Amino acid sequence: MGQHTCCNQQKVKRGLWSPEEDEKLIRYITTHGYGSWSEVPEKAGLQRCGKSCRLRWINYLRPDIRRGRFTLDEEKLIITLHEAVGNRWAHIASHLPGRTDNEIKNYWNSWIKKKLRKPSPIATSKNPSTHSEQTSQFAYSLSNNPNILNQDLNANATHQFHNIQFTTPPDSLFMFETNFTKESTENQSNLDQTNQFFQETTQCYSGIWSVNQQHCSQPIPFSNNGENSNYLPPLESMENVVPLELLHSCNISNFEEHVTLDWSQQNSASFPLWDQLQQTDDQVLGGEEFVLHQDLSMGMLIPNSSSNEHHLEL
DNA sequence: AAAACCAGCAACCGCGCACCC
DNA sequence: TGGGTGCGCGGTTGCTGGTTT
Repeated sequence: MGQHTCCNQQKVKRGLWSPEEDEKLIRYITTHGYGSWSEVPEKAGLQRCGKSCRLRWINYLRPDIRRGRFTLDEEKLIITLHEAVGNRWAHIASHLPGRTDNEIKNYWNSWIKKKLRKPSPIATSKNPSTHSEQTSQFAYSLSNNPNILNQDLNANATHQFHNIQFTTPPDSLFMFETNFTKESTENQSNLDQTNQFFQETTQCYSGIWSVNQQHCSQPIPFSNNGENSNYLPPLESMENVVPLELLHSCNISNFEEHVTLDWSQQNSASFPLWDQLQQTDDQVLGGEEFVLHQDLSMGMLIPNSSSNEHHLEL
């Protein structure tokens, strides 16, 4: 493989980057971009391998890097995401704008791991129905929705951040196991601590969207329309409105790039995910019967209406 | 004051995947 | 189809600065 040889070249320098090297790399990238990392060192006048340049840029020199201590919210999010997806640092980083996978990985290894290892003084007795009950409820939802197992890890992971609360019908509400990934079952104290973190601070519970009987994959045209795929479509493009009474039977899928809601054999809608979205709150997508809006600061996609409490937190 | 120890983090390594020819 | 190449990712290493003995 190419990269395996690129760093073996004799001239290649290794170790810490000097300010001069940083400056060269910044100057080159900002003026030329980085079409091919393997060409960057030579063109930038650096005696580094392309891989090293890439790493330096991505993890340290990038202008949108957010440095400094992790906030409590970031920490909670990391814990939550790690609970769901394990050591997929790049995936976790994608939910924390300005943070790199390397930074998060280091932070995890040095801080959070220790934190979670400590026994929790508050523990989980606060909510007696937590673990075993949720496990069985998750098992129940799983038994009713074998497709869950066919979704990729990412989808499963994202499922775990959904708090779906339906006022009606009650049987569409599924609580879920937050800790079904292999990595997360290391020990009970991890689990307790994580649950405690999650529940006390974010008031969020992970969840599985209620099961759909039929899956339909015809997206409404506004989905993912090109360059600004991370941005929500304009309101007027939302031609179809999900009837409230059908919402509970929606199927949600494809979380990698966008959320797809299917609510009948003919209709579905796709909503781009909110990674890197920071400028809009409450962008309305829906119409008369219910409203979808996206609370970006909270990372939630929320079907809502004035007359009910339906919502989905992502 | 100096040696030993430790924690944090930047950087490297190796693997896997996608793409191209 | 298979080999070569480039890139991204997760795991690991090792340097550095702070703390303890």
